[in-house]
Amino acid sequence: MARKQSAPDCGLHAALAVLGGKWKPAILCELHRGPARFGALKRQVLGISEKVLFEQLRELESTGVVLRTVLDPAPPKTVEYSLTPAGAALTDAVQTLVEWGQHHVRIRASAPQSSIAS
Amino acid sequence: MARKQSAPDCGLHAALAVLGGKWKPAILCELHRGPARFGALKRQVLGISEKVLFEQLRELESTGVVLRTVLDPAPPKTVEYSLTPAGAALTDAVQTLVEWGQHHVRIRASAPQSSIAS
DNA sequence: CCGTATCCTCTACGATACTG
DNA sequence: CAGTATCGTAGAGGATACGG
Repeated sequence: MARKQSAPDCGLHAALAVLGGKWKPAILCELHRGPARFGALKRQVLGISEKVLFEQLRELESTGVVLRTVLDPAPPKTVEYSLTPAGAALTDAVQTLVEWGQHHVRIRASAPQSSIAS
Repeated sequence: MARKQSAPDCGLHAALAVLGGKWKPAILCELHRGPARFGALKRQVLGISEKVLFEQLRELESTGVVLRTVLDPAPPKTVEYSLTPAGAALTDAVQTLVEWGQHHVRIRASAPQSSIAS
């Protein structure tokens, strides 16, 4: 995604360009708990493929929310990914949305106002 | 979007399922300014096609953030779309993200830390 | 004016295998 | 372990035309 939008409504556009996509939320969520290596992320995020994990990581890196650090350049090199201050601020800003989501789910679960699911 | 995710990290999943997609943010942004008719939205959101606008509107309606009201059932019928209380709460919750986005953009504009856009 | 149907494109995402 | 390359797929989104 991160396609070009006709009218950049606001900063929302920028924010969604960063945490948009199928896996970025999960990745950010993991990194929010602390730094992690590539393999660790791959294991924690589950269903994700190496290729996609990498792409997402590079995008997150290029948007300045994730930091890539090479711990050991030796053949079986180890690299660590962590949140930048901006990334931390983002995951923090997202909390409001998280709460809305949780609340929203509960409301709809108890009071179905229209035909939603079968 | 609204695809199935391996691990519903949190309420974020729910929130993104609602404002995910290419146009929903823009649509929600417009409705945030007040109720609008189909044609009005079509005009304001610009690049969007009727089909997509409709799909998005229906999804927003089914997730309970947008309300559809038929004002005049007569042949050239008029319909109005507006935010439900939940929708208003959402656009409000999103403000934090908007601010982050705006701030983030300014930071990166003044201090490019890596190669981002061309 | 509002809504629906059809068809087509584009790209994010997926599976896998290989190199340093 | 980390990163790259290749090939394939599904589905969101786009253009357009018709119907109530």
